[in-house]
Formats: sequence, structure tokens, C-alpha cells
Amino acid sequence: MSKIETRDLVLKVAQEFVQTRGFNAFSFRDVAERVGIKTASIHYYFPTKAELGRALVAQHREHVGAALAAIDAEEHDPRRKLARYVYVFKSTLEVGNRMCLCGMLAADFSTLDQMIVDELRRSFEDHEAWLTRVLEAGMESGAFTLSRSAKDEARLLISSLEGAMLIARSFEDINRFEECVRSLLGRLIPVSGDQINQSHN
Amino acid sequence: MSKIETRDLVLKVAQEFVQTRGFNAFSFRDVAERVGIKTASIHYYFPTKAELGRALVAQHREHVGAALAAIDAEEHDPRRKLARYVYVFKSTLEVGNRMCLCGMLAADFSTLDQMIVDELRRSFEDHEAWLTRVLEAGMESGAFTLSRSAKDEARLLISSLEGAMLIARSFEDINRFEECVRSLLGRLIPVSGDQINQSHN
DNA sequence: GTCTATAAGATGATAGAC
DNA sequence: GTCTATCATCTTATAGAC
Repeated sequence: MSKIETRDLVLKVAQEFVQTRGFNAFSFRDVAERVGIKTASIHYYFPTKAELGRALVAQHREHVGAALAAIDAEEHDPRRKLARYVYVFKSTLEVGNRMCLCGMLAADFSTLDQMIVDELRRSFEDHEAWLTRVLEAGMESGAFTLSRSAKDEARLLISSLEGAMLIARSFEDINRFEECVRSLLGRLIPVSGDQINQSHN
Repeated sequence: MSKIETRDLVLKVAQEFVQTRGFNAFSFRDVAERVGIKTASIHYYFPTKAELGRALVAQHREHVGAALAAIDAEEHDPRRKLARYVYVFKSTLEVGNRMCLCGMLAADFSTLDQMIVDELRRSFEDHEAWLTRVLEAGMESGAFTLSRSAKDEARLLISSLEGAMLIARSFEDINRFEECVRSLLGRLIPVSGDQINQSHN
């Protein structure tokens, strides 16, 4: 087997460290030990830690792009698309209580090289563009009731999901995330006939 | 003047570093240089970095508690209380593009000593309790329209504000935060409601 | 491609002088 | 209280052997 796999393994392990510890709380040594190589070998693939970070976000953008394309291909109902989208975040929490890669890097923002920041922003914009399209389609079909522009709703949704992950993670309580999701989705989806009041408790 | 001030200055500088760089991306040396002392002096007040972190969150809880008490004392309208609360987050972004202390520590969660995590969770619970009371009062007075329990709304609001800060900060664009705030408050305030909306600039 | 060896500096922390 | 001096360890990164 070619050793090209090493590069992928380094990326995989590094991504897990970023998502659980943050970009500044893991070292080449941590990655090397988990991969079973020496730190010098990591530098062979990624000259600097910043380059590793950039590659990490670039790869992540590709993966997310493919995942969103798969959702588009498999689902037609905007509500189902949205549910699948939210599940991506939920499953990240489920596997090792990880934070979203981009959310974590957003926290590390001020310590990151510009090239990582650029890639990070593009990643957020990818999410925003996809979600905006889904919300617009849902608005036109009557699946969603938006009180603001689809773009604004998309941004709020992303922000809320990131924040919900961040806090639920710190409580090690995925229920906190799911509660937020229910509230978020409940506000978008018009109630067919009954309730929608404010006088319960 | 007693040198008790040094301790406060260390806390102030350390807090700024945590809010801008994260708990693992600043050192005793960074703090010492900014305060104008040596690292050994920091260890005199805070034996370990973990103890410094715990003191940071404990002090922050006190400050927030005082700020929320001041809002309660000065404002009666739940909508105005909420607006003042949101402004606390906004002003944090305005001063040096800082992240909320607790939000940043939530990102560093897995690398923090248990005593910091405990203090962090209590801090979130402080926010949650206060917000829940404000939302309940607003619900009873008709100032707010809630689609879920006040507690759930409070949690969603906190999560959304944290996420909105996180992302707006990574874009160095406070408008992104304000857009989210408008959407969040707009959803709580019934259309029939008069003023209070947003301080349109 | 992966290793050993090494550099040059940073890090949290401690002992003891003043 | 604050300092100097020092520690053991970690960190990113490079040079060169295999």
C-alpha cells in the first residue's frame, strides 16, 4: 500500500484534535503519536502548522460540499433537507462530543494565519449559500414561514447551531442542543392548523 | 498603595487574553509583560494557570451578577431589560472584537480543569436563570410571545447570542451580530408591540 | 517517505534572595 | 510582594541519513 494514506491519516487525526481541543491545544507530537509516526514526517506533508490548518479547512469544505450535494440529490422537501443539515451538526456532537470544525476555528480566530481565516470564512459562506437556497425554496413552496430574508434566516440558523453546539458540548449534554434545534425548526415550520399560541406553561 | 491591585490587574489582562486568544493561546509571560511584572509574581497570586482560570470565571460571574442586578434595578419593561442584556454582548464585540469569556472557555472546554468547567457551567446557569425570569415576566405582561417555555427560549437565546458573536467575530463584522439580534428580538416581540424594536441607526 | 538528531525558543512552575 | 535563577518539558521546525 502506498504511503499516501499517511497524509489523510494526519488530516483525520488533526481534525479530531482541532474539534475537541482547539487549534492551539494540540501539537505535532500529539498527532504523530496517534498516527504512529514521528513529527518530522508530518512536516514532510505540511511544512508548517498553519499549512496543516489551511489544508484541514480546505478538505472540510470539500467534504461539506459533497455532503450538501448528496442532500440535494436525495431530498426534495426543503424541510427534509434542513433536517438532514441539522443532523450533520448533531452527529458531530455525538461522535466524541466534538465541536464543529469551523466553530472551533472561529474561536481560535485571532491566533490563526490569514490563509486559514480566509478559508474559514469561505466555509461559512458555503453553508450560508446552501442554506439560503433551501430556505428560499421552502418559502416559495410554503414549507417555511420566514420573518426575514432567507439570507438573514440562514445566518441566524448557522449562528444558533454553532452556539447551541458550543454550550451543549460544555455541559456534555446533547439534549441542550436538541432543545435548541426543536425551537429553531419550530419557528420556521408553520403549524398546520392548531396551536401556535403564547399562553401555555 | 497596597499591591493588592496587582492581582486585579493580572485578572484584567488575563481575561482580555482569554477573550481574544483563548485559554491555551496565552502564557504567563504574555500577562507578565503587559502588567509589567515577572511571571513568578503571577504565581504568587495564582499558583497554577488553572487557578487563574477559575478565579477569572468566578470574578466574571460576580461582575455579570452585578450588571444584571443593575438592569433589574433600572429597567421595568422586560423588553428594555432584554435590550440591555443583548447590549452587554454587543459591547464585548465592540471593545477589541472580544468573544464572550464563557463562550471562549466553552470552546476550550475539553482542556480545562474540572474546577473551571464547574464555574463555567454555573455562569451559564446564572444567565439562564436571569433570562428565564425576564422572559416569563414579559410573557405574562404580553410584551413577549414565546412559542416554547421561557427556559427553552432563554437557552436558545443564549446559544444564539454566543454563536452570533463567534461568527461575527471571525468575520470582524459586528453587523453580522446585529442582524442576528434583530431576528432574535423580532421573533419574541409581537407585531402589535410598539417601540423597543431596535435602535435603528 | 520516514527516520534520528538537533536547534532555538516557549511554557508552567519552583526555590530562595531581597 | 517581587525579583533572579533555574528546571524539566514541550513546541515548531530543519538538516541530513537511510
